[in-house]
Amino acid sequence: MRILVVEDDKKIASFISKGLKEAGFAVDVANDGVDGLHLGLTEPYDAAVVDIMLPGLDGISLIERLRTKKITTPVIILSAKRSVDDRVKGLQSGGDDYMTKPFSFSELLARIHALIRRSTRESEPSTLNAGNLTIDLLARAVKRGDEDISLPSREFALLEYLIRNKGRIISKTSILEHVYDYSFDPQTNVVDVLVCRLRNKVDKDFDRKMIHTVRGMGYVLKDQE
Amino acid sequence: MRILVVEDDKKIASFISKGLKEAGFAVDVANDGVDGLHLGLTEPYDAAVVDIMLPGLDGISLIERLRTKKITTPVIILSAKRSVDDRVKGLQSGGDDYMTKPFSFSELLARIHALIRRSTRESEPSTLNAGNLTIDLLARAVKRGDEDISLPSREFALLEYLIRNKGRIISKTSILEHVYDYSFDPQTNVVDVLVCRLRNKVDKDFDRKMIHTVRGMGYVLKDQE
DNA sequence: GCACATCCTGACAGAACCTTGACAAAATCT
DNA sequence: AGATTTTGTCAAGGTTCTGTCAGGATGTGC
Repeated sequence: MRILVVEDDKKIASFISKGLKEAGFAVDVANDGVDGLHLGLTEPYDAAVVDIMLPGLDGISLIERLRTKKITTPVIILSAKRSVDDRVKGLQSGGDDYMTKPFSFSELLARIHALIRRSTRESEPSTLNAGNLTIDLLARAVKRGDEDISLPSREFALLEYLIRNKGRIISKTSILEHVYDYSFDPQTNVVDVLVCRLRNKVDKDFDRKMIHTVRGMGYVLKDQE
Repeated sequence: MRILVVEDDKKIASFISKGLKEAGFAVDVANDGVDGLHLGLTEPYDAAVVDIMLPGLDGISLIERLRTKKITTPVIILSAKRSVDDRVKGLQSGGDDYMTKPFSFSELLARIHALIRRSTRESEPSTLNAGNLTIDLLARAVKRGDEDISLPSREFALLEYLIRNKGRIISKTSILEHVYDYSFDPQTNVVDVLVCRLRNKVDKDFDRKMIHTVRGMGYVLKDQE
């Protein structure tokens, strides 16, 4: 676990760095904002502790720059100011937590642990994908390439079922069983219609078709061509 | 664990003190601000419960004096005033939590435990954010971008719940469980109305909508587009 | 090419679902 | 106490889903 500490007060910096090392982290210290930004952009950290008042580049701007470069490392802001307003400002710039000086080291450590725990849990993928198609089970969101696709629940359920069985041929009967709760023939072409609707949203605007029909058998979702 | 209680109403003071003793704390009671300050400055407490309205020295000034003397003992403010303004004032003076009278003893106890826990090890951030939305749990303040948003308690509770679960779909049932205390279907559309009201304040004036409805499933709060 | 089975797709209507404004009761503030 | 805000309920109205159907398209075997 690597942690970046950006703090200009040498005493505080070494106090933090020493404590974190004892706790088993690998620690890099930057004494001003520019160094901090550089390290943050080039090295992969699991968390960062950033003072607000810094020579050169202040902490808030530093975090904003990191965020615009899509670096989502969790950041704890260190500040002497304890007003609600400053806290809010800090968090809006993209900080994940805010601590006021003076602080107890054990609290800092606890917060770092909490942040790392949270960020690793959040990145845990609850998503399925096939080719350039991705579905997020939690948010019920579907993406193909960069395109967001919104699907009603039946169609989503079908797509989920197809993706879970990508490459395999799925018969209409088993679609009926899994996507509907029928275990009988509804005497209508519900499934055909459903597939058609899904196709319109997932395949229509793309060259690479993913949903293929196997005549007399059912449908397949194919990963690649 | 030692706790200081500063409260001039003898009945309330003994009520709190008795309860805390039963819960295993060592309790000192001061009946006015001056006594309280003196005890606070000379004895090492793990937490303090301070009434605002006090003869001699009021609660806010008491806390401020403690803080200027670098005493960081977590303090719970007790007050009859429940407006956001008073809350903020209390928290800005250095209080860590704010409770309005009348209060349930079990809540007080829970908050004391939480505070002690926070100041020693496991700490929960007092503010949450998602995108450019920030909420401060203690001050009950909400900001979107630079805009201050004031929310009534139900709406605040809902927003907090959504933010804690950002990216996840939240069903109406679980909103009922967490935001209301229902564990049954109220047979009305309370939740829908609540969401609508929250949206009017949080999403209406902004292009980027954050609260999305997932038909037949519930609602999601999405971080980014 | 023909007959047939199978599949696709647009239209439609009912159902399910969601949104929103109004109102009154309750809670809260001054 | 009186004014204001919050909150639950309700009903009207709108939107989106979804099953059904029917005609057309496509594939299959002969």
